[in-house]
Amino acid sequence: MQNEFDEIDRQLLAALQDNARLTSGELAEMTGLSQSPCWRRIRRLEEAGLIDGYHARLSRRALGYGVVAFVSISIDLQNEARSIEFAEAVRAIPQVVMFHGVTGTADFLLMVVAKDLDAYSDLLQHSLHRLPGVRQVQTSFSVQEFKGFNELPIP
Amino acid sequence: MQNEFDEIDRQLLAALQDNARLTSGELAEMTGLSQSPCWRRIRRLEEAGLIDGYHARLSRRALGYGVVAFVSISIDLQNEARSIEFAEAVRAIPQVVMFHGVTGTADFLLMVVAKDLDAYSDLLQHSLHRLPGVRQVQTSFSVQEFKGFNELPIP
DNA sequence: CGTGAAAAAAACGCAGG
DNA sequence: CCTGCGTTTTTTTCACG
Repeated sequence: MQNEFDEIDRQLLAALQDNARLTSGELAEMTGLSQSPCWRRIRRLEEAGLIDGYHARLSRRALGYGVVAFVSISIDLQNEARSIEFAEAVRAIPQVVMFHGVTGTADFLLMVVAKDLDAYSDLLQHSLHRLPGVRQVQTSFSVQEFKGFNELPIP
Repeated sequence: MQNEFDEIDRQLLAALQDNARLTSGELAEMTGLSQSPCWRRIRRLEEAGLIDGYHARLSRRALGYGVVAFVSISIDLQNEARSIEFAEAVRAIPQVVMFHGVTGTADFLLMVVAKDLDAYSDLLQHSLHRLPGVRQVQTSFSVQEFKGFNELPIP
């Protein structure tokens, strides 16, 4: 199960990651192939699981989320069942847009969106601080977004 | 310039965020509208900037990135020009997939992907530690991804 | 790989409620 | 603002060499 794709596949992946509305024809022109094999390659990339799906990217600001916070959480990890309970509780919070278990001083790192600081404060008090087993919560607000998480580099 | 969208717009946004390949017809059926106004609404949402674009989501694992790291960086921020220089240098690193200036103990938070720990180690030594003005670099590896950053909640 | 062609959908316009 | 209808143009999808 090695990575087995060539330069053209790379071009296709990069182009589609940037704009999924490109047609097979446009992609064919970009890559120098003709339309049919180009379409077949895309099919292959989809079936191989390299392309996970096509999604509209929504604008955080246009949706009214003015606040992005990174939240480090430490818990009392007594047993695995409690950990799973914690993870499920966090995952169920819609404002938590990213959620990883991490090494280091904290146990989990969350990325959270909120309309404003008041909304974030509510979320903190009513959801995050009430999570089962939580010991410490530390918030870091984003003050400047230099790079969103929009794309992966093509190897 | 308030958020001015109704329940149907919310449905459309949620559906397209989940799957951008849905046709106007399918979306019309889902929302109970007919095809024409449905299509018009989508156009409006695009023009209003709520929909930022359509993008293929690539699979990190299928691309061969086994490592995700969160990197906190503190710098000696002597003047603004130096800060901008730093930011540009970081932004130019393809493996840095997310990059925010943050409040708290560190100045910046990065999310980085790498093939494996060796690749991450190289990146750290050859890129991150060599950044202009960097004072401290702290890495937290992701050991479990409970939620990627795949979608925003619809308000 | 390529050319070509049928079937589907997008991208609208328009009349009328 | 919606519906329903129709039209033109693109795009998808696939048979075949």
